[in-house]
Amino acid sequence: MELSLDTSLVFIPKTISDFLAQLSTMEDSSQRSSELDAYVKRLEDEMRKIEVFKRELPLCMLLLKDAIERLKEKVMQCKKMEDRPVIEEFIPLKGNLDENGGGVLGKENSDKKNWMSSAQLWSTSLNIFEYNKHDSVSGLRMRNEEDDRSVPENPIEASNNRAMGRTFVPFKEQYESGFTGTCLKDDKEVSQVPSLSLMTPLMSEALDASTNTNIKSNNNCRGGSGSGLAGQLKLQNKPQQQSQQQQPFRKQRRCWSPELHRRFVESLQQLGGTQVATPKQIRELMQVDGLTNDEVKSHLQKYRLHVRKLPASSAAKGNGIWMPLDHSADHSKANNSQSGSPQGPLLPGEFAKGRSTTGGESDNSREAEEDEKSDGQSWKGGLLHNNQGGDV
DNA sequence: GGCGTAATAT
DNA sequence: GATATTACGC
Repeated sequence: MELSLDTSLVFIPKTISDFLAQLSTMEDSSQRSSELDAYVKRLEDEMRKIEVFKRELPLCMLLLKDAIERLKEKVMQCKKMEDRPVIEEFIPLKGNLDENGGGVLGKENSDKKNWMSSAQLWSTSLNIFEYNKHDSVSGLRMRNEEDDRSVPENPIEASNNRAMGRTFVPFKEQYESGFTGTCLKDDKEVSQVPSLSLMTPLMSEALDASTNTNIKSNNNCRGGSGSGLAGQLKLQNKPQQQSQQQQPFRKQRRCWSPELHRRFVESLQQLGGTQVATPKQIRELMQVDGLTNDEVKSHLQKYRLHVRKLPASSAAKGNGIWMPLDHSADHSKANNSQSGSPQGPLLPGEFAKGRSTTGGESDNSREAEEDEKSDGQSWKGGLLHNNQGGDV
């Protein structure tokens, strides 16, 4: 516990802009490179540290990743053309960041709008919208007051449609390392973004996506697949290899993002459980534009199946979409739709409710319910989580 | 038209 | 194999 802390060894946090400014004063290119590497390392360490909280700190994650990404680019540049000034590209960024709160993670309390604006600017290569798109899209667009008066052109939807036109910059591989895309499972690669499913803050801002009807045009879930741009184009309306049978083409698959699933589960609970809630009711409660009864029905079917037999297997796939949702905030939201009794009816209903509907699987249904609560992950994770408060 | 389930596609 | 869409019957 000495304190002979050699300043050279002590890392004094700097904003990226400061760091780069300092970097630019260095003559020695190799030194610049090492400094850059070191800085990147620190950022990466930092990111690992907050990895656990990525859901709570989606913005931090995003900022860090972006920063790392950008710096890595710098490193590359540095190693190649040393004579090239390191800063230029960051100037704008700097400006924005400083204005908004200073430095990279400066004050993250700056409100979303500021963040968004800065993010947009600073994400020259990392398109923030693409980011949102993936996540939210997954989704949809919740119908809230916000949307109604939301931006005239819906960032997401717009991006979905013209995403192709815009620069689609595949995210770096590096990003993938620590994160898991949400829905892209059926597609191979997909440079997905961290799936911070709970981009809630952003969602309310820019969220909005596939909407109406079934324009599955978006669905970026798989959208990013294939090869960025090409992949997206593909999604637009590709009859692809539709079965020769009937319809010209199948609607694009709706991707149930964590957020979407969360709403689904919440609605389900409010309606009294998987066995009593009907697709239509759920859909209405979810208040998600563009979501169809069929989609909900399908998801419900799957959900019921999982709940019914989650025994052990289910636990295994705890991640994916069914990751635990964070109840904390959502309640308020969810509740609005339903009258006043939040959880009262919820859980109880879940378990108490008779298997009215079918009636065939009396036993099963009951067991399923049990399972639901027991597990914390996968489906049920979303399912009963709410009880945490003891409401149940 | 809604629902549940099976078949089918991805 | 998992998940989403479509077909069918009620």
